[in-house]
Amino acid sequence: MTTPRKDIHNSDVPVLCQSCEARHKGICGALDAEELVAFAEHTRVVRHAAGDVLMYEKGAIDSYGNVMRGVVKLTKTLKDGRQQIVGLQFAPDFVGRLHAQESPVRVEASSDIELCRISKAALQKLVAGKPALEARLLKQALREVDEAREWMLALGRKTAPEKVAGFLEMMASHSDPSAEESSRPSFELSLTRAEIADFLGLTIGTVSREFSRLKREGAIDITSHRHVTVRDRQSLRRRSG
Amino acid sequence: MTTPRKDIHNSDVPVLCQSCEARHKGICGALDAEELVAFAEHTRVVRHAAGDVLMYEKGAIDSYGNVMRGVVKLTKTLKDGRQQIVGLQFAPDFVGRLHAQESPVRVEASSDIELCRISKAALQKLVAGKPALEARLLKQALREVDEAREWMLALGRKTAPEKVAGFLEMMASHSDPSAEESSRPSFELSLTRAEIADFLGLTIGTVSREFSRLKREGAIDITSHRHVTVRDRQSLRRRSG
DNA sequence: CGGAATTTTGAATATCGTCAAAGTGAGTGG
DNA sequence: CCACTCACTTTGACGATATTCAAAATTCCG
Repeated sequence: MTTPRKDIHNSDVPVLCQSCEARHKGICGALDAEELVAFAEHTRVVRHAAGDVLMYEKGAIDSYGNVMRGVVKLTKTLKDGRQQIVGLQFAPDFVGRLHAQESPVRVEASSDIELCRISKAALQKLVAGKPALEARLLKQALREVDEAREWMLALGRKTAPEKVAGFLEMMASHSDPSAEESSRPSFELSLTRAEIADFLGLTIGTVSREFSRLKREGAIDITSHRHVTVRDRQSLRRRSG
Repeated sequence: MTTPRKDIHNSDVPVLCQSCEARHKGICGALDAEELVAFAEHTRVVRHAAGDVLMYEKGAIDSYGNVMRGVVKLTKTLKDGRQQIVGLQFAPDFVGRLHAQESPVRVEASSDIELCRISKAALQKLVAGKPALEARLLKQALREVDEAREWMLALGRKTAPEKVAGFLEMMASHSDPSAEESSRPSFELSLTRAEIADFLGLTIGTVSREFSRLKREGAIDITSHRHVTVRDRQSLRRRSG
């Protein structure tokens, strides 16, 4: 059911939009109920399994989308295969490079995901007629620039222990934004060690060693490889540079 | 002379805008002659010497600007002073973070520069009334995201020799965009070795060693520390990963 | 329960950083 | 115009850090 009902009152919004994060926090926040209905005419919810590639680096862009659920991974690779994760996107982020023929990054589902998809032509037309949409897209782009630059500082100047501690601190604050020093957030890592390595510009061995060290020194607990509990949040913060 | 003449015909543009790169390629390309005149009411050309700080990291943003001449350097630093250059801006780039209270980066004149400056309030008002301006700003932001991600790949995954060769190849293609394999571009580096190191996430020693190696192996010539001639562009490209 | 994938760990090595000393060049003032 | 100074750059020796490669351990999933 991706088609909005046609007999609704103007103040109604499409069923799918009602619980969508993008409706308020994402680009759809720029639209009123009537516009949402028109917009939804062109969208379709699609599911992808973890590992599915949505766009290839230097590949054509034929549609855009909003993340509704799950994590989307943006990567770039060198000719010999060395890879770097250059962005992670969560609901309600907009996916896809506007105003470009080729995607500068590979876009891949990092977990199982749901995307609210819209064709390139439809989105371009809608953006052209609705400056407020462009304003939303600008805000997301500016946020992405900030994130990329913060990350550049880590990639260029932090040591391996600092990178790993900083990564875990980021995951912790994502799971428990309260930032209470005494809180002991516990979470599932959505990334494998290999992905964490590609994220931090390290190798899998170094990442694993640093995880082990943090466990040995009492900053975190690791159960089942994927599940981490932070025992000493302040220690993580101290270590993260 | 920063005030536009008032007695001009509508099709005239302010004197200062006539030779300004931002007029066509920058954000001012979104404005017609009449709007340019109105816009210019709020702008003022300011000069800064190399090293002048325009905005501090986490500092207030009270004005924006367009680069008219020279190079602007964006940096971030860790608490202990380790520094990373996260962006370089040239004419006709827009300078300053929209929609934020604090600047996420330190903004510094890397060479002597000229900026077409506009107050925060004035710009915000102009942007609100002119969606085409927002569209231009979006395009620049998207370009900056692409650049930042390209850079992240280098910072996270390239070796020191690859970083330096890639940097010189970038400088070369900036000086001679023809991309002819046989061309031997020759240029002045606007950055010191220390700045190149902060750009590439290396130390000054490593940068200098790699410069010396490229010279010894015939890929480049170095005269007077700042002046570089590329002798074998293809070699640079091969080395840059 | 069994096999595959992932993760951990160890030993040896390569790479890059640190620190110090010598060299170079641009700008200043005599 | 030259000598001097100061900042920047180069170079070397050494050390720290992260990588590589391989083997063992753990977890995941059927």
